Amino acid sequence: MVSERLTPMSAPLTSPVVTRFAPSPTGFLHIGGARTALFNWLFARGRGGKFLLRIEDTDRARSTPEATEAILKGLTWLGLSWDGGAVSQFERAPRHAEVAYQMLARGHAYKCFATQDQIEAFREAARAEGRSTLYQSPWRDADPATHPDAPHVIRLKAPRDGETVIEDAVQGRVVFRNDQLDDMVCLRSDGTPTYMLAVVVDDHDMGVTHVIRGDDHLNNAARQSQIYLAMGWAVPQFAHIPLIHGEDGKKLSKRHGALGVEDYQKMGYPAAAIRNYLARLGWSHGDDEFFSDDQAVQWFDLAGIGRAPARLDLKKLDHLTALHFSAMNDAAVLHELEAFLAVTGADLLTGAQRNGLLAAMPQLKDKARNFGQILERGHFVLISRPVVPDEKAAKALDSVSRSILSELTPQLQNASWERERLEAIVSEIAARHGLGLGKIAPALRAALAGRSVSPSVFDMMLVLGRDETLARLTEAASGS
RNA sequence: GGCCCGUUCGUCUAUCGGUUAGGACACCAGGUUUUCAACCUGGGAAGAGGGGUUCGACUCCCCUACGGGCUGCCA
Repeated sequence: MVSERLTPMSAPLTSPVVTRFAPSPTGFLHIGGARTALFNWLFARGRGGKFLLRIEDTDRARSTPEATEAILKGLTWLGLSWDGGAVSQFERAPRHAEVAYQMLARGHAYKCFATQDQIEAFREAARAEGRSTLYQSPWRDADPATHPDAPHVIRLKAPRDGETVIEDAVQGRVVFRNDQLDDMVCLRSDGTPTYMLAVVVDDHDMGVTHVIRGDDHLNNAARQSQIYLAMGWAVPQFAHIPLIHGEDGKKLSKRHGALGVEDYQKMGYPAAAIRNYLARLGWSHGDDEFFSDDQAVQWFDLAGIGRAPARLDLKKLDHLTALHFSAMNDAAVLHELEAFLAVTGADLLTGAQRNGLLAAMPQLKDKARNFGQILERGHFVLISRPVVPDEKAAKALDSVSRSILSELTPQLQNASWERERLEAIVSEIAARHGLGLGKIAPALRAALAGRSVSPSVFDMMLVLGRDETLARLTEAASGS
């Protein structure tokens, strides 16, 4: 079993790896599609290969330029850089037709003049009789001399006996009986290519060596391999990966809420955490859970991909996010935070706010689960005087607390501005009143941040600096 | 209906015939604490069911159940 999965197929070891991501532009970049793209990217990058992008826009009715734009944006945000430009499948239609006619000329395909109504009638009858509904065209072996001058499609003349075997890097050896596969349409009656033909031609022309895609294509792989065979082309190594399911175990759908990668960006997740999470979803490298891009690229392999669909678990993403914030340097976090503000339509930062956030970043990003949380914690550097306490904070600023604050101010006036000293001074004042730190911290917090939740009061003092700290404390003490 | 794929703690997974079935997230309890959080310690938690094969099966084979996919002149 294992050896089967590891056996490379037709592509010689010397040929450079070429993978591709081939979404159809009918909507945003789905989180499942993002993972497929990631796997292809990791595989290529780890082997010095190329990762190509092809937009499967042959369905003119459903394809939109907006969707293409959204997909490119999504991939870019995720950091999945592709080699060369994005190829439009639609623009390659003439080449697809050319291949269809080549197969026709070689006797591997035939013209079928059956109308949609006739095909439907065939299927209904088959269903009624309990026979296979796969369409069997009467034109398969018709003498060209009998061909009418009428609209027709070009169908693949697929073998009816024997088996088609797919050696899949994930699914193992999968066998299909040829009588279960029909003569699929390659060229529609309007002369445009179908997806089945187009993928094969494009993958071949683009030199794709490894086709890593969702396992909803596993059955298609059998059909497609017949085209490779008909054309005498090398069949690429297939790797059909299980689709991701929602937290309820059902197939991902709109009702699960946010699904586009852009939505995850808006939820405040950094791209690095998404990459790590998505890579670990359905793929494993022993017990490694948290890893860098470099490690992922180095470790990723097809054999480590599981065969069962995995469910999305945002809690785990939250956890990984915290770890990635710790691993990222402060400037990088700030940079991505600003991108977050931009996509969420929030106000951009002033220079002072940016400096303040950067100074406070070690505390802000520590164990944070998203950018929104960092912003929440950083509230104290984003505001300017006068600090307006919210309801809870206001309660902490009663008259007793205010008098303690005013007692504190002169002590801080000349203290050396370092954490230990500040702690000592505040503790001493607290002790003088027979209180613990826990009794006066809320007031300090309210004075400095205007809130009941914030980073440590001492961290805030250090970031704010002596002047600003004293100004805020004085204001709060005077009750203004 | 036919064909194909899947099924280890709640979740993601490790395990390549011999393990007290491990880890992570989540959860629960206790501790710690200037808030939220974090942190420390401990805990509960799994091989879908049934047949084989084997000295020995989570691992291999078959059946059943359940889930998913395909069965388009969609991709």
